[in-house]
Amino acid sequence: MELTVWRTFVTVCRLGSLSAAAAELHHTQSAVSRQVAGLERQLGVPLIERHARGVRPTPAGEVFRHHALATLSEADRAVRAAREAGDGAFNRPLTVGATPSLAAGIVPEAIRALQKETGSIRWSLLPGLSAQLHHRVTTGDLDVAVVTDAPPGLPHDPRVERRFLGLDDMVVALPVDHPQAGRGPVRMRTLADETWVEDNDGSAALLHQHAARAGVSARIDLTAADLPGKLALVATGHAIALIPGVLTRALRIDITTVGLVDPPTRGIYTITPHRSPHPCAAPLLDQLATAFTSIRPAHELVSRGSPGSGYR
Amino acid sequence: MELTVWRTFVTVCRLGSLSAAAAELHHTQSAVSRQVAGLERQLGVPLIERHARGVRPTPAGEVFRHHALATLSEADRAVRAAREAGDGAFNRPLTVGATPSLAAGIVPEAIRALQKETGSIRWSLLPGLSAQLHHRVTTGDLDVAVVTDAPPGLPHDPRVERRFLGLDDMVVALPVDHPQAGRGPVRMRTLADETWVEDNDGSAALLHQHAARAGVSARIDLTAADLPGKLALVATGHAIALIPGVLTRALRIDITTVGLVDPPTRGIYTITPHRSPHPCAAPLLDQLATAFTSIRPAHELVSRGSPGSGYR
DNA sequence: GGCCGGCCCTGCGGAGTGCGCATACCGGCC
DNA sequence: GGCCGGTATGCGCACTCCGCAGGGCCGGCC
Repeated sequence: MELTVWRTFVTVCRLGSLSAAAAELHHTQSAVSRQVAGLERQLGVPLIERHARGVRPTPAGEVFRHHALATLSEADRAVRAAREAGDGAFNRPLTVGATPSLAAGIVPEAIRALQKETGSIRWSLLPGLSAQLHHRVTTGDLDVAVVTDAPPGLPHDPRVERRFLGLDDMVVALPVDHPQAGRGPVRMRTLADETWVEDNDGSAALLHQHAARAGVSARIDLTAADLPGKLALVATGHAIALIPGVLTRALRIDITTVGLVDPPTRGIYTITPHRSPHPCAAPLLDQLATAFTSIRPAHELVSRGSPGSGYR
Repeated sequence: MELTVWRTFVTVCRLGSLSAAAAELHHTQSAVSRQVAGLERQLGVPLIERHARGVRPTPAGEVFRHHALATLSEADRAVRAAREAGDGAFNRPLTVGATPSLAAGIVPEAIRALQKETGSIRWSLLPGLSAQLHHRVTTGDLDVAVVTDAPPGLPHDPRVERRFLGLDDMVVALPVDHPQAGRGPVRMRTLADETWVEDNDGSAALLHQHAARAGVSARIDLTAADLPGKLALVATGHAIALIPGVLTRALRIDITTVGLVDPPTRGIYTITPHRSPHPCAAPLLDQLATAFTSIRPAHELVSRGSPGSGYR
């Protein structure tokens, strides 16, 4: 009686594997296995044959899959029709702006959680720097902006509503074969001899400030054009970099991170118009808040493969 | 994304009232209210107008209702088709036998719970005495029998499987205006002067035995043909009766019950063929077990309106 | 033929949620 | 204006669902 379970079953049939379906649906294999088993128990009929190299639908499974597809498409139509009949607000895509690190880290996860509870909605994500994003909220271009108070900080503007999500610890990105990789939190002076790379003035200022407090100076010998370029230089061993902790779970496979003792932090904020025109804006803010708090514990971890990532 | 919620909404629209829908669906008004509210939140669109004398669907609600009906019927078809494609076992109705008291008490509730998890299945309920029901299980007439060990007790028969559900305390049925109505557990000697009514030899034996243990004798001056007749005599004040506790929640409005100090008990058992041919037999046994254990606490109560009955 | 690796199942513990209950609120009706 | 039917909501509980970790099974490869 749960349509998400039916959708899971259809995906399993399409891919011929519980694990593959789990990966596509961003669940664990365990959850998919139990969902299908529960469906079979409800129906009282085996739906798939378990094989050593995957699964294959039984005849009954094939029949059910056919009807399930029809049901799901009808359900989608119902949701769509109700929203169109309500008012036009849903037909416009939800436009979300975020800084590059947040756009790679928590925002997609929050949108996914939002879609899980509202069903499929259209949306677009615009990367940008905090100041630009703030401006675009005032002009109405953006429904929601997710920004940081990294230098030069956020302006105070009564025309928009600002909500504090939490503090994000900065971490150090290293190539996986770096001597410090896999260690616990390190001190800034341990990294005194390293070459650093930065991609914008705000980040550079933050790094210099933090190094100065630790009594050392950070040599920024390289400058990258953007975040991906910065990470490319880290991955290839040319330098190390200070990056936001929210990025930890969305890094390249050839990069790892270590925490810092007494790390610098950035405040994460959402910015919205006072009376948000889009009905999904408020729910998205909630999802961002929970997504952020659920990410926090990952900062305690030293390396990749953080908990909660499941089979993703 | 939960089809049961959609079904709730459709029912609400049909009846024009949350409370009425709750009663029909055997839920509380609270649950229905929250289900509809959650649906509106998911869709981002108000579906009903709350009115002082019920609710009425909004235009969007009307549209959604239309599509929801289509989806639900398609989902029903999916379930039905899968079961037919499996094997013929589901097409045969599940035949359940039970003694009159159990047929009125826990069996319908267990079937309802079963249907809640398996969807609509066909079934039939045959009342009978324990010995008859036992025989019909051996002949294959019944898929499941729910019986008691009241005198003369259950035969030991290796051809069938017997499962113990629990002990059921007997209680005393009284007309609502009886002096003892609403009191706490009473002693048998308090009722020594009463006139009792019984409807079969087993019950009469149990009553006489229990009265004797308490040092009094019970006058059975009336005999009824069956359970409804027995209760009719109680309701009209002609006599009082010893009845199974499981009946407490299914009594006539003009009858109440009081517990007994150190009451006589009956064991409740299920009897099934060893290899039950019907796929719903095993789940039904589980439902009966949970239904019975959830009923038990009600025995502690003195009068009607037991907890857990909700708006039913 | 024996080892290995991928795939699926299941017991355990924790987090989230849906529900029942009791109560507050709200709008007609007499 | 008081009463009453009907709906919304805070609180606490129980249940479910999921992620994790360990185990079993089968096919393929050496």
